Amino acid sequence: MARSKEEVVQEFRIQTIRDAAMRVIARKGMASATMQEIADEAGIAKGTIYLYFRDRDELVEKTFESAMSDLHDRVEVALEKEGSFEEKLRAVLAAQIDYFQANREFFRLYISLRYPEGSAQQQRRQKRHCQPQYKSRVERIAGVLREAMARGEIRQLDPMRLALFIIEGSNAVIIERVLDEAPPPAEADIELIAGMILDGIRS
Amino acid sequence: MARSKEEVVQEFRIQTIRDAAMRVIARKGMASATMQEIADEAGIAKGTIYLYFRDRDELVEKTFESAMSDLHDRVEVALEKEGSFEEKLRAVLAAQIDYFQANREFFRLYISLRYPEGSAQQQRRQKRHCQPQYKSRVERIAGVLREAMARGEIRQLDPMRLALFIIEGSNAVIIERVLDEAPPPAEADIELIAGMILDGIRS
DNA sequence: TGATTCACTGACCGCTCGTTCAGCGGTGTG
DNA sequence: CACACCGCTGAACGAGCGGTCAGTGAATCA
Repeated sequence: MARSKEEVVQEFRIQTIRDAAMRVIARKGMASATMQEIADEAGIAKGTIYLYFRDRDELVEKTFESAMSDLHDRVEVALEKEGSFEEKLRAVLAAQIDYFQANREFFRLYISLRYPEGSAQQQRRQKRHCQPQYKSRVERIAGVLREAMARGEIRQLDPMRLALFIIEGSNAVIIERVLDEAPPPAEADIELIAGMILDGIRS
Repeated sequence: MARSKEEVVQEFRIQTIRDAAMRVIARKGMASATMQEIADEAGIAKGTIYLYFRDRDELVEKTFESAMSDLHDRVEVALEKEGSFEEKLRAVLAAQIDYFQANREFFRLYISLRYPEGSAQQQRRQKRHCQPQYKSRVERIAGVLREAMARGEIRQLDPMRLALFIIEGSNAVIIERVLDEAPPPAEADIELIAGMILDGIRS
């Protein structure tokens, strides 16, 4: 039990630091989030971070993982529901809008994940850890599209490219939504995006 | 004539430095492109850059402007052609694919433009200069969409959000194309994207 | 041919930021 | 109460950056 208690305390510290890192990265962007500011945000000394994370890279990496799995879980719940492709699509859009709305700053971290910056070494590291996450996300959606094609719900088109188009197009609208001071009701945007994806814009 | 010759030489130097900056930014990303590396790439000393550009910010800004106006001109030509929305759409897609293919590294610079990183001060400066460019791009497309709606070619939908969806969705596919070692024929991707935008994916 | 100019150079400076580590204070123990 | 322990601290360090400027040498002038 004593052992377990230490572990709990340790886990708590790690979580505190990760949360602080997420807030600072979301506020300042990946490249200009400093260890000092993260430490201040967490209410601890800069050196303490190094007791729980090897270096800055590891902290950033773990922060990404933690943040992404949150979003991933929600989307997964929406995808695993039984129903038509259309229903799944709407559920996924709702989950994403909901998540980005609740974590208004998170989209910045999400963007950093896709387009890493920093030193060449940092970039390599980030690519190795973050791009697979993005790629598996794209492949997950591509898989859903393939199923829908097999069931004849949607046309036969390159699933990977389709998935990319849908993900990035939706993201752009959702990000605009988040930046918008007075966004329209979520249903309106879901309607717009889902309609656009399913039926296009031709009258 | 002597005066003009000096100006030509000066213009040539500026162009050389800008080209070098573009290559380095494309290779390393905005935040980690150093003045030293840009100087090395241009085959001059670091100090020389400061004879032609006030500081790093100005160099980056001018490099963006120069690079973007290239792409902008091509898209504008495609948009000003007479024809239906569908024809314009295909022409714009072709122009973009063509341009990104010819300047394989440019997409990275294009991405940096949308999602600035670096110090807080750098970010403010970059936002001031680059986001308006992106915004005017979105508004230009939104305008074309509005016209097409007025002519009844496409459905009545929020033009700004539609423009965002189309631009980012297309970009994602085009970027994937550029990264692809053996991309399919440009026509195939144009067909995919245009079909997707116009008629959606429902079978 | 000696003097003058000036575009260019690169060692240098000040600064920021990631990383380290000697020391501090609170806590449990004998 | 004294002692050992250890998580935590933040001053200090060094690497790497943008920006500077005294110096250099080739071209031009007188």
